[in-house]
Amino acid sequence: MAITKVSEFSAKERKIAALCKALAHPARIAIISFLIKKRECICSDVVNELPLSQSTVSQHLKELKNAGLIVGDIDGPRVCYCINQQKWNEAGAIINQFLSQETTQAKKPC
Amino acid sequence: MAITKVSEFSAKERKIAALCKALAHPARIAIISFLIKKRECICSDVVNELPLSQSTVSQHLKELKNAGLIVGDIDGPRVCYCINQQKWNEAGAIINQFLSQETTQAKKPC
DNA sequence: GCATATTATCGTATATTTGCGATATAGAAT
DNA sequence: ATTCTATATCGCAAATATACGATAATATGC
Repeated sequence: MAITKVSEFSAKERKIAALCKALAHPARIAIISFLIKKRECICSDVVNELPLSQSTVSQHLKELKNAGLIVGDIDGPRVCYCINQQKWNEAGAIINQFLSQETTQAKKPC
Repeated sequence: MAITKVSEFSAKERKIAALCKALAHPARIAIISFLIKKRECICSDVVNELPLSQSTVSQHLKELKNAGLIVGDIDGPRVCYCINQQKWNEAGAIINQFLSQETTQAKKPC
């Protein structure tokens, strides 16, 4: 596909899509759920929780971090991860605003 | 990566991820918005609305259809697309339930 | 029948994602 | 200083996604 056409869309559309993309893998859903439940934990806790290798988990954490949804605080040799509450709430608001638009049924059931 | 490990996760996690994946491209966000606004329209209307070729739009429509979010009703040579209200509402409920989980801040800012 | 209009699918190229092992990096403990 | 632990990054392979043009399929109109 030579080039991606993502830039042709509006900032809002791109924002919503980017947030959804960050949540578009079950491992990342599991990580978020785990972090919410534990409130905070180190990378190795996540590795133990998931059926994935350490390097793969690290990549998923990186994606969530890039999306702003989590933060990693360096604590000695460990990294303590937790939800970025503000960004998490913002993301929820943005996605939910999109999801909760009124959909009026077309006359014909279509 | 030989095989994908998606099956190792829970049904719920996979469901949320799959719905987010369907919404993980700006073109599909734009299509959904357009369908909500127009209530119903044929494929070529969507093609005219987006900066993408007909075949590419058709692929995006197919993905949204596979996710259950839209339906296409054959109407002569045309296909009339519209939001699948029930599935759309369900999807919104599922994603929103996930997004609106309480996140209590860790004591240390982390 | 034949031409036209609309949409889906195929084939292909390229980009991105997923996943892992191996390695690098950095701090802690001895 | 050396060793151990924890994490990130690199390099690679395979899967998936994005995009398009060309073609197929289907219905309409003539």
